[in-house]
Amino acid sequence: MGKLPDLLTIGDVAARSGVPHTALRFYEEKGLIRAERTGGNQRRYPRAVLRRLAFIRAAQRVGLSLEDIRAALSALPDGRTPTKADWARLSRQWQEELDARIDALHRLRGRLTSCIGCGCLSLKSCALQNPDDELSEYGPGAPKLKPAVEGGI
Amino acid sequence: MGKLPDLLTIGDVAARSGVPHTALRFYEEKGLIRAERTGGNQRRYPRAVLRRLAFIRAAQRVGLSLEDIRAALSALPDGRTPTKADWARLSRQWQEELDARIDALHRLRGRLTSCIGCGCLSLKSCALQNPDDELSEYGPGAPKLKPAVEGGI
DNA sequence: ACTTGACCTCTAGTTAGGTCGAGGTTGCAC
DNA sequence: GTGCAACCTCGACCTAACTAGAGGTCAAGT
Repeated sequence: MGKLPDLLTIGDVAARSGVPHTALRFYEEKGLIRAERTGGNQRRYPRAVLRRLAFIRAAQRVGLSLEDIRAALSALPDGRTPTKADWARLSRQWQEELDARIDALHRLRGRLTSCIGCGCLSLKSCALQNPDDELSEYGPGAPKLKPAVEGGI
Repeated sequence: MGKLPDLLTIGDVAARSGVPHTALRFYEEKGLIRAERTGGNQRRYPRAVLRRLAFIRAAQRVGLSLEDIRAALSALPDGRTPTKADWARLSRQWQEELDARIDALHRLRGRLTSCIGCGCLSLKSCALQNPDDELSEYGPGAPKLKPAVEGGI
């Protein structure tokens, strides 16, 4: 375990990033990361991949899909180590994303609060009746959630 | 379309809630909602189910799993219409949940901000190195995410 | 040179959150 | 009393994000 070589094996990357090697291959298949190959077809990763992975995991924690992350990362150079400017650009983007999400949560929280007020017994004014805000596009599962429709609850 | 009957068919519920009938059966299977049956085995829903559904969908938008939601809803009476007190209790719980999530997002956002500062070039101080906070338990997909491990990036 | 662990590909399985369709009943309106 | 839309169950399929294992190859230490 002396000096780090410039190119890491998949095992190295797994150990250092905490991402299972199976997931690393999966991410590669999905276009989130890349690796060179040795003559014997084994993967060799540049060290920059570790930062990429940290980013991917961080983004997942915020609830973004791998596809979203892939799209965002495609802005980063694949070959060279990203410059400060590259990362700054990305970070700015992410902050907007995060801000939007925080905002949406705040709004939902506000609705619940007003729901205590109405007791959810007077249907007319229940805030849950009009749930059309940002996160509605963001349902789990494969098929998109349809927004709640006409007529109220 | 005169007065509403006291018991709704699955089609009624689907139309009024915006939740597809397939999903309604799915939710029933998962224990999120219930229905009486006619002599001929068709579902008949009490009107309270609509509120329950609105709640389920709202919770999903916040990113909670159906299992979490099921657990929370199990606090509500199944037969009778929930009282103001029932809902107030639930709402209070949810607010805490939401607050926690908002908090986690804020922290992540803060990390990114500091990351612009470090330019993500000086690895020593990159905030992404220590991503151990609340949402880490909250990865997508079936298997739990492992937390990032030793050694930094 | 040989051994052995780390690596390769490929297929299949898992969980969550559903949808779709076949094949058969029900229930309401005329 | 008959027509037909709406309902029923059940099993197959879907996407996302992975994991597990079989069967075979590579590379590094002795």
